[in-house]
Amino acid sequence: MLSQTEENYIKAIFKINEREGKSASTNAIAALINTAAASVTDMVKRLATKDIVNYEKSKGVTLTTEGGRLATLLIRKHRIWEVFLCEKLGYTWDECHEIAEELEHIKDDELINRLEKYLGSPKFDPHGDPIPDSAGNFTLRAQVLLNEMREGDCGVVVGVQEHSTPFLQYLDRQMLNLGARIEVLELFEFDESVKLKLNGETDLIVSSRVSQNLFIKKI
Amino acid sequence: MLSQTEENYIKAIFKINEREGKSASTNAIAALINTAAASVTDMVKRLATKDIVNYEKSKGVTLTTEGGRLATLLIRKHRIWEVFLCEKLGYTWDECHEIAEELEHIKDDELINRLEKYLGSPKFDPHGDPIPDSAGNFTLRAQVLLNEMREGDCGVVVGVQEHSTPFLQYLDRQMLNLGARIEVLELFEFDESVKLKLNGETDLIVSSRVSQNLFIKKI
DNA sequence: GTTCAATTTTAGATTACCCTAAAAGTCTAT
DNA sequence: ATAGACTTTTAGGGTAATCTAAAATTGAAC
Repeated sequence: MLSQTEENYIKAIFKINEREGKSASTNAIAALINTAAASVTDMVKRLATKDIVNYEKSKGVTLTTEGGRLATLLIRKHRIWEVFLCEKLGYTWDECHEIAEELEHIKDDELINRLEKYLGSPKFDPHGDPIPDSAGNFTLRAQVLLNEMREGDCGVVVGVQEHSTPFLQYLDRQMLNLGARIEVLELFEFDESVKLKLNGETDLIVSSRVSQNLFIKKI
Repeated sequence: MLSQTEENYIKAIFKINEREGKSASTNAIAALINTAAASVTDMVKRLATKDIVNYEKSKGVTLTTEGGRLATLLIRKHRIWEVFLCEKLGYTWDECHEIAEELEHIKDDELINRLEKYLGSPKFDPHGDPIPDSAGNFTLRAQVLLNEMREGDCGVVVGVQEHSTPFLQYLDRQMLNLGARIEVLELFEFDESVKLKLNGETDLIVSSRVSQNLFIKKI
């Protein structure tokens, strides 16, 4: 059985592999989970003996098939718990992540399957991120970043790329929640800010920081 | 912050203190959590430096005020999670304990308070054990063991003293669930078995093992 | 009150995880 | 192609938790 620490390494390696599209460097892992590079080397060797990662000295780390399966299961657990916390216990999308970080380590596959069913088998978490099914398949969705849209385009907010608390709270304040309908009124090239019509009512200008991190499903 | 291991020791010491009505011996703790006595000595010393237990060499262990508070909070968490597992996810009363053993270690007092409210502030867990409120107060209830009742007495099943899976499954099979109404028809002294009328319908004879472990609220 | 059995503690080791400092390896720029 | 910068690994150690085996203590019986 895996320790919570091992599971956190697996998640970190998965995240880096996905984000960078290549093997995870020792330093990248160390930075992500806030440990010394030497500790990462230790752990990665251990995970390699368990056939969870592929590792060659100084060549970076990738997940094996089994490692990928474990990472996907952890993401599944995390996101399902997030849905529970927000929908049933009234946590906000900026609060749920931290508690889910703990809950995702509960060892019981049956539990997460029952919880999923109890929640109505949601396909996306409170941030709009897809929840893998028990076989590890993600529901894909046609989506673009706001800054890829043109004037006149319409869409619905379906997700966020950045998950920081300040960003999420900013979106709450502007009523840019998941499900909000938007129309791109004007693109300002000089600072890449965007003027929107929100839910057919409010006009709103958002910065490039926002438009680079908001996923929209065009309609 | 306490480790899961430390929390498990606290719970064990609390349980023994309650059950025996006196300080917990090294051996008793070791037996309960399945470790070597030497490990217990080590851990108890550590907990003593944190002012969680009172410890003098070879004199047994008791919880300090703070230790008692922590133990009660753990019991609260455990029992609230049990209610969640049984009522919302359909686990049975013999299955829920093990998963709750893990969930009780999630560190977030707000979480357990929200979960309690979500569940309708239950006062008893699926085994009929009282759930302490956030201040640590248990709801008391007038109850007797079945073997303390006399012929002709009536009551309702409100709890179990033994929590083993075989016992709970036996009770399920006999329909002796929490809330079942019983009347004591006959007491057989020779083997201390008891003949009951169950829910005003079925006649049933149960062994002394059962009558010593079933809590009844007389009516 | 001494002896013997049971309990408890100490001693010494192991494993998982973490660290710092130094050595080794890799990459880039000239 | 080599110097210098950066990355990674090794070496050596620390802490929390565990164990077994041996020593010390406690307490019960005679």
